[in-house]
Amino acid sequence: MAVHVLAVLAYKEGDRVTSAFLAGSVNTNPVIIRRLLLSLQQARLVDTCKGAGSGSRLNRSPGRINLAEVYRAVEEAEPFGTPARKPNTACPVGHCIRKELDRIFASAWKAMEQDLEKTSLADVITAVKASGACTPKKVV
Amino acid sequence: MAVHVLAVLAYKEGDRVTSAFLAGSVNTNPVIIRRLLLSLQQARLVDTCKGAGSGSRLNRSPGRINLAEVYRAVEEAEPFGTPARKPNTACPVGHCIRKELDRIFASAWKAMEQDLEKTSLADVITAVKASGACTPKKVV
DNA sequence: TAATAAGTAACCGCAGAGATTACATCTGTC
DNA sequence: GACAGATGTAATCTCTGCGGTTACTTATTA
Repeated sequence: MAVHVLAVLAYKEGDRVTSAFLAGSVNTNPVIIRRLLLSLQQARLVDTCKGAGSGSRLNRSPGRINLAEVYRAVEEAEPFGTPARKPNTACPVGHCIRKELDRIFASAWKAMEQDLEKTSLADVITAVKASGACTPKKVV
Repeated sequence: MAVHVLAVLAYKEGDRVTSAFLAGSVNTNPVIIRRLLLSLQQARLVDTCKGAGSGSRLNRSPGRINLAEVYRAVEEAEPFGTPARKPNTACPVGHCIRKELDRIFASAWKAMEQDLEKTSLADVITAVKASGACTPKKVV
């Protein structure tokens, strides 16, 4: 959803876009978009203004925003769930495995992050525009 | 949790272990463990028998089981959530972005998988045993 | 035959994410 | 200054998934 929103902002090339408009593209509620934009603002990816006739726009050029940044801005948790209950510390495996799993998962997450870094928002836009030939319908 | 269970099985080196015992180490309910074991059975990672005095054991040596297999056995879904609502197809971005995101996420997931493949269950056991020196308490 | 342990169904509770409504706050324009 | 347009934000609802629990069935071994 975050990538979708940023892609629309990139598509509009610096014009300010309202949360209502973005919600229309993602097909959701403006409030959901605003909550998402708050995260993106904290990550300095977008610039949002209140007031009549304003809205949000990208804070950097699409070529200088990669998807790893977007992921970090939106998903604070790692994709691996940490169980609520602590393992049984009386068991030698249970006592030590969490630390080891943390190491392994951090490494796996880093590998994924490095892959996401290879793709910029500009790449996404380029691909969307290229495959966009299939639908000449233009509403924006 | 799956790695934890498999680690205990590897720790017991071929002995059959009951779901009740595994539940004790993970600190959860035997039924949860059994449900997990069903997935691991389908992936041919463990071998489970019913009846008195039986239980589960590894189907392969720990050195020949890598964590990517474990992840695939347990998590059928990718770590990237797919929104329930379809994007607005009237928007040029909304219409084409899903296909593009699928490509990107598949690549990122593959990068993570390749990293997980580097670690075998034997590696986990070795690390656990090494750091296990901190707690001489032995209940198993 | 009895004890043991997995298979499995049914249900509860909790947490997270999106959806919705309502209201406060800020800002540009008239 | 008033008003309209837009964000910020809280409260609540629903839905889904996961773990937890109980209870019962089935299979195997002693």
